[in-house]
Amino acid sequence: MSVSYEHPRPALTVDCVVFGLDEADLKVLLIRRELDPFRGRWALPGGFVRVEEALDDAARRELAEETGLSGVFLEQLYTFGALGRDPRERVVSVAYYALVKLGDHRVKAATDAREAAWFAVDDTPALAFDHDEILAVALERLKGKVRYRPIGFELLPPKFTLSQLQRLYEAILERPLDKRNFRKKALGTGLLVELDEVEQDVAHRAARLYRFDRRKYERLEKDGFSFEI
Amino acid sequence: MSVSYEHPRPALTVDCVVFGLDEADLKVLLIRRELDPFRGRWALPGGFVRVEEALDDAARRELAEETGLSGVFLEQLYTFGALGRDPRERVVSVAYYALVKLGDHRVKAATDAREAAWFAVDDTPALAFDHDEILAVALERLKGKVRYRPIGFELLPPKFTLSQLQRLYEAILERPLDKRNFRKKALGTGLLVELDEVEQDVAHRAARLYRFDRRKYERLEKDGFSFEI
DNA sequence: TCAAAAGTGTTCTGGATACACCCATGT
DNA sequence: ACATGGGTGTATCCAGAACACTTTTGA
Repeated sequence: MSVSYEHPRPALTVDCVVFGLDEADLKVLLIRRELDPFRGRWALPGGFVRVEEALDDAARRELAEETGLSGVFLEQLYTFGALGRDPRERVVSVAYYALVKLGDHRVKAATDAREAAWFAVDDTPALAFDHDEILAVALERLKGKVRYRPIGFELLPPKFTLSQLQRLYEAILERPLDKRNFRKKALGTGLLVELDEVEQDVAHRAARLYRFDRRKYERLEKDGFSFEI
Repeated sequence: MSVSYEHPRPALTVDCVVFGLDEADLKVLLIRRELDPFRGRWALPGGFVRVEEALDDAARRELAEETGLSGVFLEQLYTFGALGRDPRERVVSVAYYALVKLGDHRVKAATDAREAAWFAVDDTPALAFDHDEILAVALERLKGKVRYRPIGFELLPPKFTLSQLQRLYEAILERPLDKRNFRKKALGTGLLVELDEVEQDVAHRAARLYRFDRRKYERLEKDGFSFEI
C-alpha cells in the first residue's frame, strides 16, 4: 500500500501523558520502546494518526493498544511540531493527557506484552524524543486545571475519603494544604456526597467515604458555575 | 514534485484567529476565500504547513502572506482534527490566536491583494470549514487568559490611557467594570509606568498615558508571580 | 494504653465589591 | 457655562490563611 502527494507532508502522531495516583504519589505511565530510534528508552505511549480517524480516537486507540487502558478521562494538551523532534523525519505530535484510576489498572499495564510501567512524575528516566518536554507541559497543565476544574476525581476510586482527596491535591500542587481549610472548601463546593460507609481495614479510626456528584457538577457547569480548590 | 508514503497521511494546516481592538470593539481579521471549497466565504487566514517548517513559523508565514501582519503576539490555541472538517480530504489544523495593535495595521490588511477585513467578533458571517468553532474556542481562551496574564497589552498601542485599558477588558470579558476598582487593581499590579504625557486632541480633560512594563513583568514571571485583573 | 489518623471552629487579614462626587479641559 | 470624560476614597463583605485540640478505632 502506497500513496503519493503533490507536496511532502509531515507525519502526524498522538502521544499520551497518562497520570495515575498511587497512594500519595502522582505517577505517569511509560512504555519501553522496542524499535529504533530510541530503542530501549522509555517513552510516552502514542503512535501514528490514521487518515480516517479523529485525533481523540487515535489517542484512545493507541492507549488501548499499548497499555490496555480504555474509558479514561482524556483531553488534548498541546501540539508539538519542532523540527528535528524525531530524528527520522518530520513528525508533528498532538499530545493528550489522561487521568486514570490507578487501582484498577496497575497490574494490567505492567504485565502487558509491551513493557509498561508507572513512574513517579518527578523521578522519570530521560525519555525518547521530546517526551520530557511534553511531560513537563502536561504537569503544568494539570497543576493549573485542577484549581478550577474538578478533574482530580478522575484519579480517585468512586468512593474516597477526604484525606485521599487532600493527598491528591497535595501531590499535584506539590505543596501541603491545611486539613481544616481543605475540608471546609471541598465540602463547601457542594459536589461531594457523604456516603453511609467508612473505609475498611485500617489500623485506626476509619474515615467516612464520599463520592463526587458528577450530575450536579454538570448542571452547575451549564449556567456559569465556579469551582475552586 | 511528488512524494509517496507507505500509508496515507492527513494534511496539516495552521489557522490563525487574529484579534484586534478598534476603539471599544474586539475585532477579528478574516479573509475571503478565492478558491473552492467555500469560495467567496470568509475564513480564518491559514494554510498548509511545510515539511521543513516549525508550526509557529508556518502560522507566522501564513499570516504575513495573507494579511501582511508580522511581529505580532502569537500563541497556539488547539488542534482541530475532526473527520470531515474539510470536504476534500482529511485535514488536521493547528489553530493559533494572535493579538495585534490594530491602529498600525488597519489599512494594510484591508488593501492587500487578497480581500481581508476586520469584523466585530460577535457579528461575523458564517465562516468556511469549522472556523466558527475555532473562533469560539479562541474567544473562550482569550477571555480566560486575560484574567491571569497581561496579554491584553498586545492589543493596545505602546502608550495608552487607563480608560482604554478598561474598555479593552470590558470588550474581552463582555461585562462592565467599575472604574475606581479597575484603576486601583491595574495600578496595583505595579506593571504600569506612568508617563509624563497625556493624550492629545480630545474635547475634554486629557488623560494620562501609561506604558506596560514588560521587563518588570518578565522578571516577576520568573519567580512565581501572580497577575490578575 | 498507645499510636494513628479523623474530625472540628474561630480569628484575622486582605482583596473584591459597591458606591458618588469633584476636577480639568475644550467648545 | 456646559458637556465630556478624568480622576479619586471609603465602608462593607467574604473568602483565604493561620492555627491546636479532642475523638475514634484497632493493635
